[in-house]
Amino acid sequence: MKASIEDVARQAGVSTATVSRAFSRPDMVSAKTRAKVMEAAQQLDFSVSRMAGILKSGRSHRVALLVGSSKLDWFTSRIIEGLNEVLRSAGYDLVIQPIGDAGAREEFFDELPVRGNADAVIVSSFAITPAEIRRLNTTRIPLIGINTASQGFTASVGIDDKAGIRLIVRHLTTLGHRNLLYLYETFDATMGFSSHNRVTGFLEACSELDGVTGQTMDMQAGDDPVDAALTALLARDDAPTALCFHQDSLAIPLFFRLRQCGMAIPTDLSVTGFDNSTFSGEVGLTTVRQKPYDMAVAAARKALDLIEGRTLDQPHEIFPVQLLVRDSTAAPRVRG
Amino acid sequence: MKASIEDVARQAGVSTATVSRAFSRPDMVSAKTRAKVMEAAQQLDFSVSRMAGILKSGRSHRVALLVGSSKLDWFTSRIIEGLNEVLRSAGYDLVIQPIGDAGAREEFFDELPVRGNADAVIVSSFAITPAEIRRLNTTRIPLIGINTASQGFTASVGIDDKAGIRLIVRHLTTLGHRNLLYLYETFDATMGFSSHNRVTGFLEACSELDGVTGQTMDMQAGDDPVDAALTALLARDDAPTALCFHQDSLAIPLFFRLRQCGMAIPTDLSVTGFDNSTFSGEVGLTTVRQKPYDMAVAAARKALDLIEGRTLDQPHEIFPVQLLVRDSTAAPRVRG
DNA sequence: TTGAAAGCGCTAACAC
DNA sequence: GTGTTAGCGCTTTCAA
Repeated sequence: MKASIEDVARQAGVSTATVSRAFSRPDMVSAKTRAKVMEAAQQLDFSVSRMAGILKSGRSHRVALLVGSSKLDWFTSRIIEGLNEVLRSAGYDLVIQPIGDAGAREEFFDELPVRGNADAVIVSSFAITPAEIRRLNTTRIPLIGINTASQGFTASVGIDDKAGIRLIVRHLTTLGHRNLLYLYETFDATMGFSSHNRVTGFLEACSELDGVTGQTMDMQAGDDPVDAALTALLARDDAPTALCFHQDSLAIPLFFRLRQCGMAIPTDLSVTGFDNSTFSGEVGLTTVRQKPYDMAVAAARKALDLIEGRTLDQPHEIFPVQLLVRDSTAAPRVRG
Repeated sequence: MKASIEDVARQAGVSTATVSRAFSRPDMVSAKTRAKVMEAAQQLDFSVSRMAGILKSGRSHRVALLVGSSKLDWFTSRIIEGLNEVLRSAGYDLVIQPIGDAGAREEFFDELPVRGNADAVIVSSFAITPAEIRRLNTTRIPLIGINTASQGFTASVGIDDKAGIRLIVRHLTTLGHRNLLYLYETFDATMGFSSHNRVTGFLEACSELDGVTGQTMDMQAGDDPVDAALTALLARDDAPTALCFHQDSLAIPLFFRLRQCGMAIPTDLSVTGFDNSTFSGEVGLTTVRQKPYDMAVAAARKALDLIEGRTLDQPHEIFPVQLLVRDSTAAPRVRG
């Protein structure tokens, strides 16, 4: 049986309050008493239980992270790293709640297991409806968004997707490309599509430029991006000379398999990604860098501030993106 | 202010005990009463706080996952997915505790924040000393290992690293390779090296075969694996004809950059990995598949059984591995 | 089937 | 600087 604070108090010949203080505010206890307490604690193999304090303080010391899928992709893994880093050292648990399908989603918002059971809710990369936000807000719990397009968050961090994709478009058109194709995976309709701004941003950036044609093509989740790309490329007479992928992970397989199809990057085709995720540097993929880890650290800090009742001087923060030009983009081949 | 169980009791005209039962054991309350309670709860926007019950039950409903690094790699991400899936639906929180460096490690084992604050501890992929295990065992908390070489766990799941790497060695030697090089990243010495069996297994498998030379080379974490591989390849006169990487992620960059160096896979060089992680299929890397998600699911189930006092019929479980032959291996070129 | 009341292990206000 | 004591919000005997 685990020793309780009373056992330690008895053993050390002090009161439970003193034991409690010896642990939580050491400087409020004389050095001598503290030593006695610590020794008794050691002997009894005692350590304070977080649960009791939590009950007392009315705080759960938990922060819920809502993610759109139970698969932890590159982005989500970085988010978890950043959040965990900050929250753990502040004594909070990070609890990952995948809201996979419409069912899980409804259940979550219905039961709202959050009420009194989490001190803050962080939503990463999925769109959430106004009704859901309102529901969440009834709990008076800080709601922080990470790369979410929606409104209504207490605080948020994110990148400017439109600005990011515009960098890509301008880079390509500066190289001489006039016919660009944007490829993205469609999502479960009920999940929302938080980075949809990237798609519309692409079209806007293209239309800003004279003589530039930008088209978009969606593929089903799970579709092979290489096959999708080839289909798009070979279907039309005015084939695009550059392919812009919604994220790096979609573009990378192209580097292996395009050669089989008699095409070389960037000679025959320029390719771009978005994220700067794993292996992007190694393959030489031109992309836009975003730093989810940094965003998560900022999000966690905001969450802590909000939980502790401090007001934020900058609740909504936009993180910079940077164009990373590498070997996958070049001037288009002159038409034969 | 959040409504308490008393508010609901008052509103519904019943006792707090009845409200509690209406939620935790609905069948112990008459349908009529239950309906009244639920309606009151709805009106007051009440839901039970897990914290109070937790305090009462003496269980924290938390499971700690100890990982060796704060970076979530492919393996660890899959582990988290599997654990979270099972634990969450059983009402447990998964708490990720990176034990990054020696300092964090010592602090952890010294303070053992686990005591009374987690119902089980799961250790993933890092070696843990007998002394640390003993320390952990003083807490009487189930200790579950995932791919840990150490002894002393209450339960464990893992693969047979030696059998896995032997598959690779036999595949290559069957193709005709006689000179193999094994490349791995060295780890912080204090971190242990849980998959060290892979290295020794490689050497053993080679020595079992006549005329086969197996060498190993370690690289510093952070070193470019391509540069390391080239160095090894160009340094010796009897250059190896096959490179075996400790994990896929180390091998993949080779596929992009080796061509620059005038070498083709598998014509000039056979390459193998281990894991079957992201992009391994796309690049055509011959590898050994392991399924961390499945192992995590099993580990979580064992943890729950142990927490709930059930005995395991198979505490230590070895998961199968499978050789995946793809395009990165072929017969060695005949020496010119 | 329901209610009264005793805790779970600690913290913090208050008294000394 | 230290002790006393009343809760935190539930669950769970025990009685009715």
